[in-house]
Amino acid sequence: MVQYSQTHFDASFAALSDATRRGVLEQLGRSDASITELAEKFHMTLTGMKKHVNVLERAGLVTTEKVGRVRNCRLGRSRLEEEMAWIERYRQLWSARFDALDMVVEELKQKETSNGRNKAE
Amino acid sequence: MVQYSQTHFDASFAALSDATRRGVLEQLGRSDASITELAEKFHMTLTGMKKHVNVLERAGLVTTEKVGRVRNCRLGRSRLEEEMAWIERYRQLWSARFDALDMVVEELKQKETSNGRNKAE
DNA sequence: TGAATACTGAACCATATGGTTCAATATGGC
DNA sequence: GCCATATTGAACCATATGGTTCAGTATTCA
Repeated sequence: MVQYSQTHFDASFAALSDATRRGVLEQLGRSDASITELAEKFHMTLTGMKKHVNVLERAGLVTTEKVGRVRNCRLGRSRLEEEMAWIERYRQLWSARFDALDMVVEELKQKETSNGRNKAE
Repeated sequence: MVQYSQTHFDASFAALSDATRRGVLEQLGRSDASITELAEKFHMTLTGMKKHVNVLERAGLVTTEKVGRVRNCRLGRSRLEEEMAWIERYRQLWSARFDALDMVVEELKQKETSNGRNKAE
């Protein structure tokens, strides 16, 4: 079984599973921001936003740098390549699975109509 | 701000954030399975596996059907299209953001200094 | 120096998650 | 009918999550 880096996937998908954090990523896609700015934009305390940023940072989706008293947040190094690849692979499995089902259904239909007595499973 | 269906994203990304559940999806991509079969494959109690299947089902990634005393699990209708689209959009933001900054220049400079003669690429 | 700003850490809270055990229920086969 | 199989629900447990408040600490600026 292909293993990838399971804990890495855990972290990045979990990071994406929260609407606020997805919002933060979109925001940082437009411009870098401080904790204060993000907290205001998402109507949350500084401490609350800091936790979200920590989660995003641990997932590699955001990097931060403290400049003076301000922590500047920006998009991180992760471009979600592996996550995309995983989903793409899942989609291929999905397609294969349902193509196979379609074929089976089709075959059963043909057998049914062309051969009344054969009960083989 | 584009909204998509936030709670839908929450559910599907959260579903993908667990290694066991990703494994179940891969397994179901190969063949349908009962709760018992999945529980054995992933060394877990029936009840535990049932919970995972519930999570996947709520996220639309798996559908199940009770046939006699066996619950058959198969891949569901969701092909993660919207999730792929969200990630793709994020990747575009990411690219735009870093094209705008001189991070690329930064990288080139580092390459140049660490690799004296090669100036191209 | 001293006040305002920006963040951070600790502690707390309610709820969710990932797992278990145990007891019940429903079904299949003899 | 009886027994084994397959699932399910309730209850429990430990830990994680998403948020808060409050009390610091570090930095900026007048």
